[in-house]
Amino acid sequence: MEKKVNNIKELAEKLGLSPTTVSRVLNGKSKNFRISQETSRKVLDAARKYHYSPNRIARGLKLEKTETIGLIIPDIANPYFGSIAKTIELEARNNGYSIILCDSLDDETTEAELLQLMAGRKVDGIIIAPTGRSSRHVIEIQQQGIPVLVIDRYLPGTKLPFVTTDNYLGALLATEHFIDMGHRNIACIQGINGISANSERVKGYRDALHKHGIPVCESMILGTDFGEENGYIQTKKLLALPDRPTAVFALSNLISLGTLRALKEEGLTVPNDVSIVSFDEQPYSAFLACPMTTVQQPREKIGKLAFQNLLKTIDNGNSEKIKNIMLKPKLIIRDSVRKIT
Amino acid sequence: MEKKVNNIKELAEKLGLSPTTVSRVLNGKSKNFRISQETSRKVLDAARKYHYSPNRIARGLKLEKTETIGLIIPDIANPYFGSIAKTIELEARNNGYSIILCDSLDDETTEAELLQLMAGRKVDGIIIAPTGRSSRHVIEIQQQGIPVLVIDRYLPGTKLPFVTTDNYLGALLATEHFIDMGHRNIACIQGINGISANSERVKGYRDALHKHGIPVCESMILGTDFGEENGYIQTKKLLALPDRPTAVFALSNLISLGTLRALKEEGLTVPNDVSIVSFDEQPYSAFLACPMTTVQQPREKIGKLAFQNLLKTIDNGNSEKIKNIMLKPKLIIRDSVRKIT
DNA sequence: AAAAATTGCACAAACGATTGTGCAAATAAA
DNA sequence: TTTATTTGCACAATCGTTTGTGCAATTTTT
Repeated sequence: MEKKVNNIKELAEKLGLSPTTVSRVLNGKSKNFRISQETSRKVLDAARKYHYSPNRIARGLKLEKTETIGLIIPDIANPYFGSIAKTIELEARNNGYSIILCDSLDDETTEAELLQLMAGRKVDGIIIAPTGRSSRHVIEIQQQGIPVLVIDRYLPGTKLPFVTTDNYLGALLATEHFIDMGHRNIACIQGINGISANSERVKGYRDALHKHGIPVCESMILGTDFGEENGYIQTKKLLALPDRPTAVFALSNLISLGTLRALKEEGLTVPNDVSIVSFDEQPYSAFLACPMTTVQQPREKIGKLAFQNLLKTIDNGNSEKIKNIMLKPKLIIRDSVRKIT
Repeated sequence: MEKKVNNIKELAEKLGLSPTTVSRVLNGKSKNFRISQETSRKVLDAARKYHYSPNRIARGLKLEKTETIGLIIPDIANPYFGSIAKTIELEARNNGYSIILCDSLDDETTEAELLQLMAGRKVDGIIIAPTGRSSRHVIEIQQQGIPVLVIDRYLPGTKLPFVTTDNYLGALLATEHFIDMGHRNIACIQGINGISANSERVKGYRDALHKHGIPVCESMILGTDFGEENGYIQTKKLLALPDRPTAVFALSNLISLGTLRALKEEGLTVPNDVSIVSFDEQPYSAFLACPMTTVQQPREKIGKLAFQNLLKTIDNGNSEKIKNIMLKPKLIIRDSVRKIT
């Protein structure tokens, strides 16, 4: 096996050519600079033979382009985000990009720091599932000239392009399913109040009730974040109510796990004592004590479209207006909602 | 707000100093080069004032150090790997490193390509959960001078340092639990045959049976990979057997989900018809139709130690002998194993 | 007061690529 | 044969850092 060549200069010397020529051939610019067929072939052969590939760091420095994008996720251990990250990475890789992954721990301050970190690392663009209500730090990054694309939620009042699920529709479908099954007293355990994904879901919930002439009881909408603990705590509260709801709409997969824990602790079962629908379909959803009815988000599509759209703005600058995308969710009906007569 | 300064030269000019001096101050080398206190202070103040931070790409080029590590995972959507990735990223970040994440799709060819990709991106080190039986491509990378650390499994016959769970112990505990509960006919649905994590688990299974004088029936050890489909298929096969096993030991969380699917399809329930223990504790484990007994791996510890050990070899070269680490798993006993009398 | 030692910083060359321009040699046109 | 055109490639600057070395100015020593 031939000795590896470490840089373009060494390769050029072996060929008796200049680095200029080698670079141009390797970048497919032979035509533009009238490099002969023969020379081109020699260069390509030698590059293969000596296992030469250009140093991407040096290249990045010169071209001001790292072919790297930043991915900021609130919790990569959550399979919902995990599978989105997976498709983003795949799509990026197929386009010559790599991703730098950071976990914001669902913390706004951390998130702001991460954005700066990404900027310092000169990523060509950023895909972020923002964690909080504030969007100032995200906008700032965009104004620094780094293309940003938002997933999972959008940031109202900004012009940041996004790819999300149609959360409103998802919640509407779920709530109407409860209603169809005869439920009237339906609680809604929400995530972070004020962010779009949550607001849209709550709005879908409200509108579904309205549509069917059911009054919305404000004390039935509660919760603080998308975590398991929140699901647990709020469910406990609900169960302590004199007018206990017959159904719980959990706005995330973790919330519903918390709800299950609380119900179990109280010796209650699904759907006999309480009915549940949860946002976020999971591999295990069908195998729970009571197979769960869920709102499935098109995660693969989200990831793929997110990268594709980001790439567009990277390539075309902010000139091309990127269309925001809302993908339709699907209600997967199982057994966790009891028919009330 | 002051205008940002784009490079060290501009900052130096504003200060009437040379880039050399600015660089040295910013890298904390004022002492070594006799830069006066006053000058140092001025530089630091100006850096803050003009929001200057060194261009990491240029820095990387010069120092041949990117402060970046590659992370190769077979399936980032699997929360087992997701949570390991999470702690690795956290630990890395706290040490000034960022991670480039790639998903190998559990495919060996892809994995080999990814290793080359990482090398091309000049990562300072690589953490990999290898997917296949072959370890040649991993060793090659190490020989190219890139520190590599293996997680989840180790690669026998190589000197690649690793951090894993004590899979043997985990399987031993699980199998003995079956035996304690009176089971004698225990199937073992394995993952990829030939890789250490799998072999060790199977060995633990075998040894537990031996220890208790139970003959090992080879047809009871079956399976091809760690995926859900494999769990499903093998379970179907087992159920078709004349001498159907009373217990199934599933060597991954996905395998056990496949097993559940098959059982459900056949109208069988856990633990009445079949008992199960699964590797990999999951958030949902307690809420399944039958709360599942699992072997819990210390994922946070694995991630943290993995990065720390990699960092050691990055800093000290391969001089320092890194101790391989095997962490103890824990058997979490729930209700999925029936007592046979 | 001269020599020696110390202080405080700057010059310029790397790192490994890309690129605008220039300049011979070869071919074509006159 | 002379001029014009084309062909085929190389020079050298550049991206933004870091770093070995050098050199005045100042201070200390003799």
